[in-house]
Amino acid sequence: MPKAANTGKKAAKPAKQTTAKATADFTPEAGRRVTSYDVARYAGVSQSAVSRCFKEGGSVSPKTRDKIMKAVRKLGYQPNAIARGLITRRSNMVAVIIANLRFYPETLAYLTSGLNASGNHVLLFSLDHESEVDRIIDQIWQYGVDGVIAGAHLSKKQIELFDQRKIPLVFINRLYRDIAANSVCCDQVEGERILVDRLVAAGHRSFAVVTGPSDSVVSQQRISGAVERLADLGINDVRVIEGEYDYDSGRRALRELADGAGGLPQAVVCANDMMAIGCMDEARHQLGLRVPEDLSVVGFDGVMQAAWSSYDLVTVRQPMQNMVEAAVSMLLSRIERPDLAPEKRMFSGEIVEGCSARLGTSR
Amino acid sequence: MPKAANTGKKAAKPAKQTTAKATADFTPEAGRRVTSYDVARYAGVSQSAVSRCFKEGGSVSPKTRDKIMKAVRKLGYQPNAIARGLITRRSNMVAVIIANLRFYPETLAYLTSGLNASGNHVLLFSLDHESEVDRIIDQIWQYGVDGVIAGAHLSKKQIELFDQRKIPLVFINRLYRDIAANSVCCDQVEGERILVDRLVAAGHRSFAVVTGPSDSVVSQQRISGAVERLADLGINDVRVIEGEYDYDSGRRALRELADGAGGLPQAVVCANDMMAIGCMDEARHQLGLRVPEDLSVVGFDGVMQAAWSSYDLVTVRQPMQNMVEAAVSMLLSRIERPDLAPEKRMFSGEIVEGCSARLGTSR
DNA sequence: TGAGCTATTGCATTCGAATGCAATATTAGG
DNA sequence: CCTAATATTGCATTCGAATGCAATAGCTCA
Repeated sequence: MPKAANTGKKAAKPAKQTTAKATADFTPEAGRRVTSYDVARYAGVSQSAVSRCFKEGGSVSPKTRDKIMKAVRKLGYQPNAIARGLITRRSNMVAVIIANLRFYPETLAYLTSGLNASGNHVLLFSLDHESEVDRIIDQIWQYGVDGVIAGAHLSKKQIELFDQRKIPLVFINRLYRDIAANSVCCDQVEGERILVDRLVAAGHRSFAVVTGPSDSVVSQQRISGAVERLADLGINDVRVIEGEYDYDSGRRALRELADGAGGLPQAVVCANDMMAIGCMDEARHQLGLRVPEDLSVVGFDGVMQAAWSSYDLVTVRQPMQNMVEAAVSMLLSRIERPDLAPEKRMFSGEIVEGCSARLGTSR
Repeated sequence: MPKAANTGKKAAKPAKQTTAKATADFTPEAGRRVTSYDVARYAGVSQSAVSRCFKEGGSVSPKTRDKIMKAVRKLGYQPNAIARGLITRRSNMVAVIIANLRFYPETLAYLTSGLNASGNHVLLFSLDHESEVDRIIDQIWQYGVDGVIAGAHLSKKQIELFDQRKIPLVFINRLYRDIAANSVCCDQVEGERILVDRLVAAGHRSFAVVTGPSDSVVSQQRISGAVERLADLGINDVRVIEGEYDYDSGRRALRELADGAGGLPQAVVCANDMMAIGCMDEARHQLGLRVPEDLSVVGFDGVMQAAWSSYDLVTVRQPMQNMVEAAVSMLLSRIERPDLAPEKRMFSGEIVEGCSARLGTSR
C-alpha cells in the first residue's frame, strides 16, 4: 500500500487534510472526477510528477512512472483537456464551419478523420444558409479553438478578425481575390468553362443555367463561369433559373423551363449535382423526355449519387479528398507556425464523361 | 479616459505593475487574448464585476454594466469558455459519435441545430466502422463533455463507464435489451416485419436479404426481423447476402444473386436504402430487368434519395427528425438532472409505398 | 570516499472565469 | 438626518494541469 505522501495542494486546509487521512485513502469523493492530485496521492508522488508522466519526454524515472501508471489505471484517470488547454493555450480543437452539410457529407467525413489522425478534434458548426455565419463566429472565439476550417463564406471583416486574433483559418472552396486568406479550392470557373466548351463543341446552342442559393459564392462563380464562356462563344440563348441546391429545386427549375415561353433549351447547366439529378428525373419521369437525346443535363461536384447508373451524370468532379487533406495540412502547419504566409491552393476539377449529356466524338 | 483601477491580480509582481503603468494603458499585449482582467482594468472595475456582467441575473448596477460593456466592445472581449468550463464543470459541449456519417447526413444536421438551439456545441467523432469506438472513448472523457449522443454501438462495459462517471449518454437507434441505457429508436424489427408481411401478402414467395456490415447491430435487427417473420410465414426460400451498407455493395449483392444457383428471388430485402438503390440500378441497367415487374426491391431508412423518382423506393421511413429531437431533449434533461431514470423511447417507422416493389391491392 | 555531474522530484505559480463572503454604497423609511 | 435594509462591489479562492526553478537523489570518476 502506498504511503500517503504529503503533497496536498499548497497549504491545504488542515481540516481537509485530516479528513483525507481519517478516511485513510485516496479514493476521490464519489461522482467527482479523478484528478492528477488523486493519482499523485495514491501513488505517493507530487502532482507535477503525474503531469510529467503524460508529457512526451517528461523527466520521470522508470520506477516512478511505473508507480504512477499503476495508480492511473487503478483510478481510471484521464487528464482533463480543458484544464490543460487553459495553461498550454492549445485546445486541440478545430472548428469546422460547413454549409450544406446534407449535400456534402463526404467532406465532413474526410475532415474528421484527417484531423483526428493528428490528435485534433472537430467542433462542428453547421449552417443551413451561409448567411448565418454571424451567429457562430463569437462562439468559435469563445471556445479557443486552435484553428478553423470553413466551408462557408465569411465577410472580409470576419476574416480580418481571425487574423488579428491569430487564429489560423483555412477555406475550402471559397476563394477571396482581394484578401490574403488561406484557401484550398477547386477551380470552379475553369471547370465550368471547360464543361460549357464541351457542350458547345458537341453542338448545343440553347442553354439554361440553374443557380444555387443567392448567398452562395460558389454558385455565383460556377454560374458566371458558364454564362461568360457562353457569351464568349457567341451564344446568347441562355436562360437563368434560380435554384436552392437541392433535388426539388432542380425539378422545379426544369418544370419552369418547360412551362416558360420558348420551350426547353438543348442543355441545362446546373450549379451542382443534386439539382442536375432533379432535372433529369423531372425530364424523364414527368415530361417523358429522353436524356441525353432530347435534353442534355450537366452538374458540378461529382457527388457519389452522380455516378449512380440511373444518372451517370456529366459533371466536374472536385478532388475533394485531396482538397481536404491539403486544407488539413495547411491548417496544421499554420497552427505550428502562425507566421507562415497566407497561401492559396487551387485544384482542377476533372470532367466526368457520363451519359447525361451529348458530348460528341470523345465518347 | 478611465482611470487605471488598482485591480491587478492579487500581489502582482511590482515589475509587471510598473510596466503596465508605464505604457499607461489597458491594451493587452499584442497577440494575447483579451481577458476579463483586461476589461476590468479598462473599465476601472474588478474582474468579478466583469464576470457578473456575463451571468444571467448577475448583480451589477446599470451604470457599471454600461461601463463594462463599453470596454467589452472596445477591446473585443469574449469570455473564455475553457476557463469557464473549468470552474463551472460545464463545457456546454456534447460529444456526438456517429457511424456511417456519409449515409445519414441529415441526422447530424438535425443534431447540430437541435443542440445549438440550447447553447450547446457538438464535438464530433465520426467512425468508419462501429468497432472503432474504443479509440475515441478516452478522448471524449478527456474533453469533459456534458453529455454524449451515440449513433454507434458501445459495449456494456463502456456504457457502464459513462454511468459511473455520471456522463449522460443517449443512443439513437441502438437498443440494449439488458442494459438500462437511454435510447431513442425506430422499431427496426417491427418495421421489417410489416414490410415483409406486405411483400408476402402481395404474393412474393422467394426472397433474398442483403445485410449491412457484420458489426452493425441495426443491420442485425433488421435482418433478423425479416428472416424470422418469413420463417413464421412458412417461407424458407431465403438467401442471405452480406453487404456493406453502400451503393456498390447493393449492386454486388444483386450480381451475386443473379450469378448464383437458383436464379433471382422474387423480392430483395435490403438492410438500408443505399443498398436497395444499388440493387435497383444493377437490376435495371446491367441485367435489363424491370423493377418491380420482374423483381421487387425494398430498403429501410427513408433517406432523401429513396424518394427520387428514378427509384421511388418501398421502404420504412424512420421519423429521424422526431427521433433526433427526442434524443436531444432526453439528453438535455439528464444533463440538468443526472438522477433521472434511464428511459427508452421507441418510434414506429412508416411504410413508404413506392413503386420499387409490388405491394398488391393497396396501390 | 568525495567532488562534480546529471537525472529526478517537488514547490509554487500560472492560465481565465466564477463565486462565497465581507465590505461598501445606495435607498427607503421614519 | 439617521438607521436599517438592500443592492453593488471587490477580495480571495477555486477549478486541474503544466512548468520554471530550486532542491535532492543518484551516479561517475578520480
